[in-house]
Amino acid sequence: MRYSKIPSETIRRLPGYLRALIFLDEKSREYVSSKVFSEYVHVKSPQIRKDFSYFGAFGTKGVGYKVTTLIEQIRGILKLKEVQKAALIGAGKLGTAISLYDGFKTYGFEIAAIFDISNDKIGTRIGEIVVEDPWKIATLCERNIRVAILAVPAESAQETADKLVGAGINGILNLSPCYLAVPKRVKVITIDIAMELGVLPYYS
Amino acid sequence: MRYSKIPSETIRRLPGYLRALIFLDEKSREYVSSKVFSEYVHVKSPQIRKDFSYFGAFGTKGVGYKVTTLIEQIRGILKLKEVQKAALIGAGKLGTAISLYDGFKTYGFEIAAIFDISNDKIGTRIGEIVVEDPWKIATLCERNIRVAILAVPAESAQETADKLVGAGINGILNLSPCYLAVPKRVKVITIDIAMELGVLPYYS
DNA sequence: TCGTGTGAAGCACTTCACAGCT
DNA sequence: AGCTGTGAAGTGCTTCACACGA
Repeated sequence: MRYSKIPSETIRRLPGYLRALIFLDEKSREYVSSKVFSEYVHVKSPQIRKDFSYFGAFGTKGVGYKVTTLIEQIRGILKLKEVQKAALIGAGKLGTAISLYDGFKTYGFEIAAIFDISNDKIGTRIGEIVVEDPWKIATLCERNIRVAILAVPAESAQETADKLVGAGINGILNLSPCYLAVPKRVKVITIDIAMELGVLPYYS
Repeated sequence: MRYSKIPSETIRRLPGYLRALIFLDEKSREYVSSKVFSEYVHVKSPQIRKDFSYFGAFGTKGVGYKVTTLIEQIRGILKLKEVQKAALIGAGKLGTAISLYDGFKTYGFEIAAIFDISNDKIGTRIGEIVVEDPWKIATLCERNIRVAILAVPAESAQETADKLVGAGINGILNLSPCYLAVPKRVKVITIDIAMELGVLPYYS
């Protein structure tokens, strides 16, 4: 039972598991059983055991799983062990809100660069970071930044994505309401808040 | 082949379909085939035909599907035909960014109320809307608001969710990095931007 | 000829149930 | 006694392939 065959659905659940585990760790909880953990992540216990079994057995029968070990395992699989630098493109309302949000630390991310086309913003600071001109996106690779958060208007999203791809980025979190065309080596995750809202009335 | 058995995966894809269809409609495109549509939504064409077949056949063989008919159908299924009023809780950076975002119109949502605990904000306007004191959340039901967007700090998310449930809300879009405990009748969708970012390095 | 609509086949994830360890 | 780890069974979504209509 080895790494390569972890189902993609399992991978999707891992960040949620990690968040809950860090929460438990902060509460100084040492062990957690699949049953108890189930309450925290809203996933059934056999599913949790199955998920954990994909990356090798290390639970203690009769006791549960060691929280810190789990955290290490999941960080390892998601490649979150070292701090990952991320770039933010777009320092509008949404971009600013995101850059000031400290939840990224949980997953080992650090916003290391911010870009915006507006001359008013270039050179100013948001938190600790100086806003740069978008032509400098090309320097991301040499600065060791491989992940970008795209918070620009839909009209310029594709164009900006192209720049990011050219700069050697390999992951984009797209917050614009549109699909992006990118080469296969680049992973895109799109979050459109309005769109997510769209399924709510169905379930009412 | 009737409504109740539409797979939940299909439902999840509908808002994305709707967004693309509205885009096509704005470009005055009258018909679209599953193959062409596939390019727009990044879903394979047999899947698209299958999805559409769940809500009854109405494509034209050799031609494709009529864009406006599809829009009507999907709006009908997702219960988005009438304008849905939504409340926004939390007028911080993120809340403000959301309230000024006009993408909600696409899905027939209208932010109709904003709440915040801060005395500095209560009574001020964000766009057209006056920020209200959170104790007024209880009036949401009588104001015909059934959906809420929760943009408050994680610490107060559960507490606020409880208030919303008490006010008769039946859908919550939770932007805080935590799970919410709610009765089964209430549908919660959680979006944690940092968490979504967490899977990107895995695919690099 | 082109594209829909759909039963049937295929596939992947989930759930079960229980042996085995502590 | 309690909980893990896992083959096997179950489930539901996706893909196929082709008849049929325009």
